[in-house]
Amino acid sequence: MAERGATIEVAEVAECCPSILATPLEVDDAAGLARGFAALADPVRLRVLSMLAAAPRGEVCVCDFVTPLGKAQPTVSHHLKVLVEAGLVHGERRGKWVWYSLDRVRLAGLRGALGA
Amino acid sequence: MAERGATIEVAEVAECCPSILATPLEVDDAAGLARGFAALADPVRLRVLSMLAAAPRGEVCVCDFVTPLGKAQPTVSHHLKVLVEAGLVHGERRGKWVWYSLDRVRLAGLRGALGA
DNA sequence: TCGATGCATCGACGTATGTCGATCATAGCT
DNA sequence: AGCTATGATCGACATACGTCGATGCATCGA
Repeated sequence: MAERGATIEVAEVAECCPSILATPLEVDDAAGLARGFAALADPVRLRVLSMLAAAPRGEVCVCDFVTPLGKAQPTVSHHLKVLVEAGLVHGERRGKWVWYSLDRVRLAGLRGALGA
Repeated sequence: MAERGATIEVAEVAECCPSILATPLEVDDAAGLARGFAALADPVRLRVLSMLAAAPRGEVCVCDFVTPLGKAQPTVSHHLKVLVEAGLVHGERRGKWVWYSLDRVRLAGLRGALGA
């Protein structure tokens, strides 16, 4: 089911990106946003995102995360999974390596929830 | 122009509010930001913030949080404390009541960490 | 002073999370 | 087929977190 869709349902666009500042959040919207911010609530994952943002081709393979982050490979893999499930990054297997890239749209969505 | 590899214009953000997208985050900056986003990583706290943003006078007293949030008073108090420690809200005692208000500057700071 | 009200703190409980060693699955090479 | 390298999954552990009842601490009115 994990399709890398650049297309979004119309219904989602209508209710796209609930904002904290707009109107009192419904319970469901709050839960969804909280899941997004929870993915950002870890220093290792924030450094992963910033490394992706600063990467020359916009992508970094798992093996290049391990040493700079100073974490064991399973730990790095765990954090990448969390970020993928939050929709903040995407992984693509090419040969032996898996390259991860940043989803700036999703990031902007969370950013938009904090203000205009 | 600076030498030594991939140089981005860091000077502007160096003084304030580290951004994920600017340059690879240092461990300390990442930890600080993570603490901020951790405060946003809970649906109850997000609803608190949105209620404050939508409040007529920009402030809400604790007793007015309990029923809408559907949480016990100690639980509400706990979440407010987390938000205060994150610098996202401020509490002010007036008589028997404590009125909480939103710190939009701090909120904008976290928002800025996710983009321009 | 007494009782009532609003809110914070404490203590305890169940659950979620970060971490890593061990293991497994896949891809590429010889 | 073997062997190696990369990365995901599993299992276990310690810690952090959300929740709420009980309690303490102010403040106000009678």
